[in-house]
Amino acid sequence: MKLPSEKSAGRRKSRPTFEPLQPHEVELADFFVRMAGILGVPRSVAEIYALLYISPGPLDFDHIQGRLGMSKGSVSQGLKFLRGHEMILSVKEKGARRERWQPTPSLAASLVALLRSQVLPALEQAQPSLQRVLADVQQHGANPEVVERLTRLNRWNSRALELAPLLLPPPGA
Amino acid sequence: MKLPSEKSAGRRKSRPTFEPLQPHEVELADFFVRMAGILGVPRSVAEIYALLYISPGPLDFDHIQGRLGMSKGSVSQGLKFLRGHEMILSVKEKGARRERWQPTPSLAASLVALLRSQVLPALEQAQPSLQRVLADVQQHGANPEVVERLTRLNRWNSRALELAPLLLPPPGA
DNA sequence: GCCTAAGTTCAAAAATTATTGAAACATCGG
DNA sequence: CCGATGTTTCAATAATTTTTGAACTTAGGC
Repeated sequence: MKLPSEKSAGRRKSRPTFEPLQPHEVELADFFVRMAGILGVPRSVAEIYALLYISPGPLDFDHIQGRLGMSKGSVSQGLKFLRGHEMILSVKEKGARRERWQPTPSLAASLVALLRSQVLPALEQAQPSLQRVLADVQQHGANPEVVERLTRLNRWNSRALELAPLLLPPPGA
Repeated sequence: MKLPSEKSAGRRKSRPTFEPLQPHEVELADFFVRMAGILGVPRSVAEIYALLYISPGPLDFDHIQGRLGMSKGSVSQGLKFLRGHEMILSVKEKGARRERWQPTPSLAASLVALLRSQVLPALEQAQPSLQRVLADVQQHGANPEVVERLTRLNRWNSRALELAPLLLPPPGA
């Protein structure tokens, strides 16, 4: 299970080398990358998540960087993103300096959090805007069909905003 | 209602000029652009849809190009995309040369079609891949936690595939 | 069949988004 | 506090995606 490339073993302090991804790990990563793409999540983030997902235990910063062969910056930002969306959590062992990461128990919940963070702000921001547009159009005595469309759009938006907290409970509920 | 910039009116064949978007039209376009962004739909496509959405009647190619100030190529591709996802339909008047476009009656249905076209292929493609990964991991006698995760992921994927045709009926059902 | 208006294609340019890596910052054990 | 390890930041670069426009194709009227 050890790579032979680690010559003259005993040297301390030398930067350890990491195995490149195994075929099945790559395949899983591809899956996550694809899915993430739909939501506009960058490849590097999906790769990190996939790696944690298929790893038997929590991984630290250097392992992630090493196995994926990506830059420190990307790993840092990726972890930040995943943390921010509550998709991973850290397991800091007592007396250990570094944090080690693993996926949150429920992928479903993670996805919900992700969606929430993308859609909700857009809906909120839209509300006043849509109302202004509708008012404007009504004032200009525009085509009834258009007024009807915009009215429906407004209703939708409001409805979605009301429903959101039920379907997508805010972090901590 | 007529712009004054159209000097010495009677000249035939001269390319007509179009009014730039009104503020409320811009505001609606921004809304659609934002929402489209979440699904990875390009700005130009969202702008075209917004314009059709807020216009009192169907618009032809040149009007779209003129009012949005975008290239022929973009208009053509944008309309192709919207057509492909059944988000607009054409109203060709008898004896008229050009097609004129308007939004499909139900925006909801349009969005469903859009989602469908993005998510379904990914799920389908994923199926065998996920199964391979699971098998691989089981064979290598990996951590039970990981096996469990992958099993759940597989179940999810299958479930989603079964449910998809119900929630998102294929075009023409 | 030809000619012209209408629309499409696609390679190149522009715009946007993601990644890198070096420098700055933080934190812990001593 | 110090020094070293661990992490973040961010400007520069690379990669990707979108838009443009000119050449090409298609369809309709005559």
